Amino acid sequence: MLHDPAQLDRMFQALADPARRQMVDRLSRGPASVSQLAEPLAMSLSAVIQHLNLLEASGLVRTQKLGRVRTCQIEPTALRAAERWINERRLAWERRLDRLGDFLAETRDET
Amino acid sequence: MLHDPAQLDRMFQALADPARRQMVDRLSRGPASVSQLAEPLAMSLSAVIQHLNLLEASGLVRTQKLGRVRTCQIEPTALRAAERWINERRLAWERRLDRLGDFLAETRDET
DNA sequence: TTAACACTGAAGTATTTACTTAACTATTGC
DNA sequence: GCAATAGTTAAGTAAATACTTCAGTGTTAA
Repeated sequence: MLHDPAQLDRMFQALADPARRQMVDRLSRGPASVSQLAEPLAMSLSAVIQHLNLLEASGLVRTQKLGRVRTCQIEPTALRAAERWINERRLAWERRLDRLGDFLAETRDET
Repeated sequence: MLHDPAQLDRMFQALADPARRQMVDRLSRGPASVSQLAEPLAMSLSAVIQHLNLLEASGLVRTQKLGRVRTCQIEPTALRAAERWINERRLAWERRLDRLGDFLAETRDET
């Protein structure tokens, strides 16, 4: 389910917004409540909750409510999935470059 | 300039679209012309070019025109910047978890 | 020289996104 | 109980996005 393309879609979509990345950044330093997440952001609490719901739907953040406070934390496995997608493409490209370099070197030797 | 927040913005924004990710994926297997990029996509050439321009503006893709064909290739350093952003947050979280684990272990020992 | 090719740009449109405000629910502390 | 706290939901709006079509431009090959 981590390779579900729709999930990957939602993840990259979620990371596309600066406010949401700021929220992820905040959460990378430890769990936080909704109002704590909202505090540094120049928007209404309501807007923050909408962003948070997106983050949760994307799998990047997990939340649980105890009493009246919703505590949020990062889901590192989801982050790893996004990281992996990028890494695989970059490595594919770089391996290709390496092979090309080898080929050119061999070709030069054969003159 | 790889840490320019506006550039990071454009990069994650660029990766948010499935069609653009498909283009990056194609390019990870080697350079391609605009029409080659467009071929598997169910949209007009014009739309593909608009996506491509976004990818180029984000720094993820570099293109050069020779005669009438524009050849596109991946810019791995840009990909690495996105990868890094995610990685740093994930590691911060995981290091925090480790420290917490150590603390709990020590606390248990002290009983 | 002309026809096909590869791509580009402008303009328009439908949809999605990122908010806002306002009214509301559930918890907690006094 | 009552007020403050923490969060939620719905509805509306302005701007951004992802396309489309169409009318081009420059390049190549016959």
